[in-house]
Formats: sequence, structure tokens, C-alpha cells
Amino acid sequence: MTARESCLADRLDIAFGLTAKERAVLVALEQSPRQCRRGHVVRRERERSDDLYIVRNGWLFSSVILVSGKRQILRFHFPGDLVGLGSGVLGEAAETLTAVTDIEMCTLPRGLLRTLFAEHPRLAAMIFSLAQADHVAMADRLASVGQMSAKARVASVLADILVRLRVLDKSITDSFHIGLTQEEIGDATGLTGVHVNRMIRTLVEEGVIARSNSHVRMLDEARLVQLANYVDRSKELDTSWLPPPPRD
Amino acid sequence: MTARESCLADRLDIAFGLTAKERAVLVALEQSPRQCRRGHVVRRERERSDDLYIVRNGWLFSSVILVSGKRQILRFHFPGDLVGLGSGVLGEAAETLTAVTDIEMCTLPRGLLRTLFAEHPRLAAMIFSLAQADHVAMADRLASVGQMSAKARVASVLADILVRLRVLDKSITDSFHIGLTQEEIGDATGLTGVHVNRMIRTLVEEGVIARSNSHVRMLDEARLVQLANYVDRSKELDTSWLPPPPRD
DNA sequence: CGTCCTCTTGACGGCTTTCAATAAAAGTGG
DNA sequence: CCACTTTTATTGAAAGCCGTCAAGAGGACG
Repeated sequence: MTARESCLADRLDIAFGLTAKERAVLVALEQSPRQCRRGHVVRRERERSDDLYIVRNGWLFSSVILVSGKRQILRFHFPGDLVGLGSGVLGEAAETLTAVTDIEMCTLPRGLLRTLFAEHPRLAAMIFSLAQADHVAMADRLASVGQMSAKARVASVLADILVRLRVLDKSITDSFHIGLTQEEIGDATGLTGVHVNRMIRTLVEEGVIARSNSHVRMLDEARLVQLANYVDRSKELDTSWLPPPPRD
Repeated sequence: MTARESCLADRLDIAFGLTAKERAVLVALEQSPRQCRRGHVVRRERERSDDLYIVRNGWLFSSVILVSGKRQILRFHFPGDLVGLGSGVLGEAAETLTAVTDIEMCTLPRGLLRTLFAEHPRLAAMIFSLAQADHVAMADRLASVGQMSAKARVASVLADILVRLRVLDKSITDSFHIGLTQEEIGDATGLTGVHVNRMIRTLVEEGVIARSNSHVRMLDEARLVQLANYVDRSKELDTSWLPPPPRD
């Protein structure tokens, strides 16, 4: 049993399976977790930074700000998610990272990618896979924002959050605490906060969801998924192309 | 001088610089180019396929179709672009690839990624970098579709195409042949073809662009870029983290 | 207990879509 | 090379979805 742990190792182990040796490599590299309060900006775009993070606890989102001052939320990140990869290969951060809840994140050292690519090809390939899965998720979101009605876009965000939380926490079935403001949902869907409010109310009136306090409950998940044109891709990862694990 | 060539080697050489040995590896792997006619669907989403392609000549675009029948164009791909990576790590293709012009593409073998990760870490890292650059580009597009006006979105697509073509072909300064229909521009921007037409006409009336036949000319590129809130990221690739090239 | 943030709701306006009809262009077959 | 068909571009009118503005209510927090 290892004294230290690694968020990244846990994540990769679940998705792909790790050997003890691979796990040891990651444990050795990972730095101690860092805490942030709800609303805190972990990193701002255009900052010089090639750090990588793994979410250990809580939610955050990545976003970009336009010159008009409008904000586009690109993606929500949950425990186990690898964050900041896109900025890691550019000179400066492309995305702002903001904590939705109190969070705990593990920072990965600057040289992580170099080390993995040079010495641990199978681990590098896993990270590549996760990055490509994110790419596909972003494509789904673009299609949602570009082609769907306001109601469908809101439904799509809710469905995505529910499905992704459920993968992480088996005890979640049909409801979750949503720490987002309606304004933030608007920034993710390309709508105003006011209109998000109306769409949520419509979904409640139609019996698709229910709310109490800050909890959202799915009453008719089939209809929600249909409304949102939602595709769950969480089970589609193809691991057959990965290089074989090293022989001890 | 090599008898055979490799589109991928050319691309990586321009972006990162290749050793002769690295080039030889890629030349050995690359298959002979394949031709497609304008409008031809190279690959359809949900098809079982983990092929990778490099564009040698012409344009294509990747897109997804929603159940409503609407289509979201995700990205245009120009010569040298690596296409299909996102689908390569999933069991099935996530995106449809459609030729905008007559095109010539090089197919890369199924095992390419595995070979590169296992045996040529620096090449794998380069491909990872390109993939992440695409990720950032997709984020920019999402912000455009989610937050900007119709005119700005159209301007943004035109600016993106111009800038990217100019990197590939130094002879291009302010005009290019646009093989896209206004409907296709609409599918990329989340607008209807009719409204794209109106926005293009507005841009012409304002003296920002001019058209003749299927050619678009930028009359006031500064204003176009400003309208589009366009950020040229083509020079932002950070190559310092790449593993060192192998010693011969 | 007061302040700030978020949610809620209504009225109004405008941007974009939809529908429709024509013209122009491109592709096809003779 | 010309007639015919299909696709694309263009334009107007009307409708609708969503944004803007505004005001009040409810909660969290100090």
C-alpha cells in the first residue's frame, strides 16, 4: 500500500488500468493538492503558465472572455478531470479556470508531459486519449450551442452534468446539487441568465425536472436526453491502440 | 533526397523541425494518397474507423448531424492538417468528413499512433501538440458561436480561413477562392444560409470585403479582425517541452 | 439587520428565422 | 455547344425566439 497517492493515477487506473510501476511513477511526480474557494479564479487566460491540474474534489469550469466582455464557458470539470492541457502546449494559458465549488486540485509539474512521452509511452498515450475525448465533448457542445433551441441547450447542460457526475459517484441516480448560477449556465449555453431562468421553469412545468434549494432532480430522464439530443460517450473509449505496458 | 514523401513529415517539419531519421520513419509509414471529388463524404460519423488522414491538397470540413437533421460544421481542414484524431481514440468516428473542393488525402495506418508513442516519443509529442492547438481553435469557435452577433460570426469564419490559408501559401495576401456555399458557412456559424447572405452583403456594403465570382477579397482586414474578435494563434506553439530528438 | 447576489417575472424590442419567389450559376445530357 | 435540370444566391415580408430593461422578492452572509 502506497503512503502517497495520485489523483492522476486514480483517474487513469479507472479508465485504462495501471500497473503498480506506472502508478509509482505518477505518485512520485504529483505535488501536494491545492485548495481554492468557490468563485476563486485558479488561473486567468493569457497568464504565462504551462501547469497541468487534476481535479480532486469539487467542480470548476474553463472559460474565455471576449473583448465585448462576454464570457463563454467551455467546459465543466469534475473530480478526476485533467485540466489545462490545451494551454500546456501554448506559451500562455488559453482558458481561465474558475472554481464553482470549493475545490481541491493537484498540480502536476511542468515537465510531466516531457517525462511521460520520453519514458512512459503508455501513460502518455492515456493522456492523449483523455485529451481526445475532451475534444469530442467540445464538438458536442459546439453542435448544441450552434444548432439547438434554448430549451434544448439548457437540457443538454443538465444532462451532461448528471451523466458525468454519475460516473464518478455511483450513489447519484437522478439528482445533484448544482452550484452554478443561472447566469453561468447562460454563459455555457450562449443564452442570457434571464432566458435560462425561463427555460428551467419550462422544464419544471413540463415535468422533466424538479428543483428544491439548489438541487436538480431529473423526473423524466429519457425525455431530457431526447430534448438535449444527448449522446453519452463515456463508454466509447477505445484502448486497443495503446502501447503495451512495460515489462518489469 | 528521398524518393517517397510524407505529408505528415512536411507538416511536422514546418511546425517543429524534424531530423532526417524522424522523416524517414514517417515516410515509411505513410500510404499512398487518395483522391476525392468536391462534395464527396470521405467518412461518415458512426462508421467504424480509426484511420487518420493528412490533407495534401484542397479543403474539407468535419461536421456532426443532430437528430433534428441540422448540421454543425466543426472545423475546416487545409493542406497539412491532421484529421480524424478525435475519432481515432474512440471506437467509432465522431465526425463526418466532407470534401469542400477536390482533395487529395494521405491515409495513415491504424497502428501509427501506437508506433509513434512506443518508439518515437518526440513525434508523438508533436502530434499531441497539434491536437491541442486544434482544441484551442475549437474553443475559439465555440466562443464565437455562443457569444457573438451574426455579422461577427461570419467575419470570424472568413478571417480564420484567410489567416490559415496564408500560412500555407505565402502568395495569398488578401483574397482567396471560397468553395463554400452560404449554407455551409451557416452550418459553421450556427446561422441560416439566408442570414449569412445578408451578413455578407452587409460586410460588402461596409467596405470590409469584396466579392467577384467565388473569390473573397479583404478590403479592410484590420476591421474584419476587430469585428470578428479574431485571435491568430498560429505563432503560439510552445515546443520547449518536447522530448529531445533521438541520438543517431 | 442591512447589503449584495441571485432568482423571478413582465413588457418591449430586435435580431434571426421562416416562408416564398425569382434570378443566377453550375452541372448534365444530348 | 446548347437545352434542361439542379443547386445556389438574392431579396422581401412576416413571425418568433431570445435579449434587454426594469423592478421586486428571496437568501446568503457579514
